[in-house]
Amino acid sequence: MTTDMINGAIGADPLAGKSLRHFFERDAIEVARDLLGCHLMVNGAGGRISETEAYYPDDEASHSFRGPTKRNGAMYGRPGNVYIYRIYGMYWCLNFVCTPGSAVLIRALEPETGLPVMMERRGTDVLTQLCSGPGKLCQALGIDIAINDRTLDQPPYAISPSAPVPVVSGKRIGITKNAEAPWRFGIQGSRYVSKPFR
DNA sequence: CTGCAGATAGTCT
DNA sequence: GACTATCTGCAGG
Repeated sequence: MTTDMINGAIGADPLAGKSLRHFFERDAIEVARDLLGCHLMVNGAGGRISETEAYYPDDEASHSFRGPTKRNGAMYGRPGNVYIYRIYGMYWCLNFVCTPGSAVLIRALEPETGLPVMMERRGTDVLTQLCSGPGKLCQALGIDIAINDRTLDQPPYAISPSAPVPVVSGKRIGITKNAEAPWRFGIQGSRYVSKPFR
């Protein structure tokens, strides 16, 4: 929706447990912005994160709004934990935990590594359609509930830093409660997003 | 580009 | 029993 500034870097050694925690134990909006440009790998496939959304415990759109349940347990794990859930009966969504009950939904990335396997899983060779949405991204990376509630600095996951990128923001997608909050973030000008920012 | 219908099943009320 | 942090295919501009 708006202009915005430049995000920060993840740090020199994001894979060390201490700095991973440092990076994620912050406000979900800050983390959502700073994740843009970072490289995510899952079992040898991945790329550059291009779109994220922030969710909070007191946010009606968040799975944590009514407190811990069987499904959302991973949202209360350590900062840097992974929370995966099924949506609409057929897709998976990937989140990174920040402070307890708050998380960042990983909505899109620019494919870089493991293109053949991602194309195979997605049934297309169009790069901009491989990971341009939370469900597509999980399908391309082979993500399902079997790798829920894990830390990002251990296999099958790996995350690495980026140089700062220009950030745009807008309203979150697909929600009805608290829908006006501008907590969706993307790399300005990226073609690898689920919907244009405007 | 935008909008809509339908698929599909786990979670929560 | 209702709802859902989605995707695809198709219609129309």
